[in-house]
Amino acid sequence: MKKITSQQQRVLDCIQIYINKTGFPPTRANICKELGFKSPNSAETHLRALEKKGFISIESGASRGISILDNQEYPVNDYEYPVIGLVAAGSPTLAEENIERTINCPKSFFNSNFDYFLKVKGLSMKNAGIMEDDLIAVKKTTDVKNGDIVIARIDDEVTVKFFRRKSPKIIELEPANDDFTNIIVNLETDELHIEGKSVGLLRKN
Amino acid sequence: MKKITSQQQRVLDCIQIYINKTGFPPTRANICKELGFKSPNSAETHLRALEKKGFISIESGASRGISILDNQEYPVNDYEYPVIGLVAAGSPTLAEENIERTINCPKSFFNSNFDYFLKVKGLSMKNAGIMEDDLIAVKKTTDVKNGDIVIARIDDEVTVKFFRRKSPKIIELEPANDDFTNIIVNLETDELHIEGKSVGLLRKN
DNA sequence: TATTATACTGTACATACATTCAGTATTTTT
DNA sequence: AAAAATACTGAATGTATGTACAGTATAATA
Repeated sequence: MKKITSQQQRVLDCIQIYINKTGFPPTRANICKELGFKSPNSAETHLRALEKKGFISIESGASRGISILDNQEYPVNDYEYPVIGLVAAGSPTLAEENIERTINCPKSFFNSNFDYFLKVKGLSMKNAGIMEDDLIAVKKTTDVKNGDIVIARIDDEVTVKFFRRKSPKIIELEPANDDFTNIIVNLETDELHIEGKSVGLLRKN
Repeated sequence: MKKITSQQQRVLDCIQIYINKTGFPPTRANICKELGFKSPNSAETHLRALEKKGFISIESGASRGISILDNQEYPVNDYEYPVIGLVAAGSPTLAEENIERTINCPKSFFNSNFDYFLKVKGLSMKNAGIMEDDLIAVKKTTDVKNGDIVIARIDDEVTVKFFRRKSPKIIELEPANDDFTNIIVNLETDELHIEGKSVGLLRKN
């Protein structure tokens, strides 16, 4: 997939919005009106560029014969993601007994793939905007950087905290709430498991 | 919704299949070819019957201007929701120039239906876990209760705040951040527009 | 029994629309 | 520095398409 220009993105968005609104694709004239072009050929050339780059297909001769192609960057395949309650003790396993329910969600919903939703208990990450009962989209990985919000387990205790590596052997798990204190982990004496990191958040009012 | 005849059902199915296959609705001639009719008027009369019964809408004069209306038979699970930037001034309209992009999301993703995502600017609702650049799922409604997180507009200023009715004529818009003060609105002197309320939140790390 | 809805064929026509050609100008890539 | 891509205006044209009109026939409804 070649890169799209900002004007081409506008045209692509315009097509999608038009389809959402009306149920069928726009004509060249419709696009011109929406985007302020004065010649139908302005739309035409953009459409041909989008076609050449693989974003749309155009059926020759057909009125409104535009269809937006599902491209690899933005697959909209849905998937049932499990929601796991953050229990005070124990690893947040995907074992059936820990799954409260599932949520249907496009696979590429967040910027990164993820594996499950974790239901937050407590307010230790309040200042990072993570509230009780929020659902954190967790990607299972141990590849975490300083500042990442990680799901960490020490012994059997699972918490959500900021990750800070202070030295090769010292990790600090930092809450986002003044009522809580940093957890300092010495990797030589304590066992730290990084279950994954947060790639997004979902809240239902 | 009146009852559909078997032939009308065939035509309706044909339209849906055609859209699934091509991305845009069929012409009268397309329908005839698919179903073996020999006159475009066969399709035309069926379309008019389907329109009269509320199964489809037809845009007059537009090629392929058929759209299947939402009904029990054809639930659409996913939908492209627009993301609107919260601009300091002006109503968060769904006008094209305000739509930053769209997000594909199941219609029943939050507990209530919603209309668009609003991208949050500022930290006035920080203590409610709403951070800069979070996406609030907004349901367009004026039916709001005390304690609801509302999208309110005073003159041209749009804000997200808690809604509190202090008296029949006095509304307080309460931030969730000590650095901000309550906005007191006297409905007799000030104009307050409730654009909608928050029914959920989405954050991408 | 009269009327309306359904279910077609067939012809005709105005126009909605895709598409090409001719230009101009700016930016990006080679 | 040349070539290609981008980003438009403007005019022209053939045809794709909606839609009206004229029929025929059967089933459903009032």
